[in-house]
Amino acid sequence: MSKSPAACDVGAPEGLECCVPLAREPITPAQADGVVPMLKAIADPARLRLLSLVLSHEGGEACVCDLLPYFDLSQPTISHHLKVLHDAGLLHREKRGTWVYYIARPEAMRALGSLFTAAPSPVPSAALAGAGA
Amino acid sequence: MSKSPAACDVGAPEGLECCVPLAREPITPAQADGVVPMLKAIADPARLRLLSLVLSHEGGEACVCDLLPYFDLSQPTISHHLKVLHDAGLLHREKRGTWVYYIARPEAMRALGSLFTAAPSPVPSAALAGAGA
DNA sequence: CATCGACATCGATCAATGTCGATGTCCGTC
DNA sequence: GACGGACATCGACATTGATCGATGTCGATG
Repeated sequence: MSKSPAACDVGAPEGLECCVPLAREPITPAQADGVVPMLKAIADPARLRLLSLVLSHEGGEACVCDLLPYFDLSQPTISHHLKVLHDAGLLHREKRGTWVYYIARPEAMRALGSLFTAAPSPVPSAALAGAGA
Repeated sequence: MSKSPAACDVGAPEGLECCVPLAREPITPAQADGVVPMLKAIADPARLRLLSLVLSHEGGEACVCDLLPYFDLSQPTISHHLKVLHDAGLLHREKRGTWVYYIARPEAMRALGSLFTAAPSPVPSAALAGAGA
């Protein structure tokens, strides 16, 4: 949806409602629908590992051929999982010559992290605490 | 619990491999299998809202009857979702008289958050950066 | 231009999941 | 002890999702 997030403009993808400390107040159905696709994307062993492999790979990027050896899955299956991660806004896709490189999107990582932890960088302490508005 | 995690004893439930900064090094298949059930549990709009409702409810706890009015879903369905959250180790279940109260488990919240936020201590993971650094 | 290698798409299959109504269990109350 | 309310379990159904082999697309190379 095309609303303007108040503070915290991390440059989120489409449905990325960032700054949603889950415990502060009930997440709205719309917010939930915005975050759930990202959670669904990583709620799979292969995809969580793929994301971690990309994140921890040299330069923070990896091509499909780098990732394939880590799995017993077929190449189409890996390609499918990468597409799911990409469609969810977690991975950036970049074609260079014959190879396709995937790079994690820091905004997405931060958005996910902010669900469970007191907001890390922006609005430090008061966010999670008893901050009454 | 059978195995002893190195540092960081947050008192995790069964498969809770904590302290797994996703970007530090590739998460192992075993670690992924440990965390994925929790992610699967919250990768649903109803369940994510349920967790948020419990977390933000007065006292950090809520009975089923408190939660039902927020949804268009049937009572068995809500009960089912709460069971999924409970089985994943995210919610604690406590029966008091006629009512059943659910309470979020802080260890689980922390474990999930630690997946995406740079670990407090070592090597600020240049991979994720572009942000903090 | 023919070929090869890297990656994506397609179509099919089988398992997992969200949802419901009906029913069961337990507790408090009359 | 019978009733009613709160919550869980059961069985059924439709939908989603993970996986594969086969095939398509595109760039590099000879």
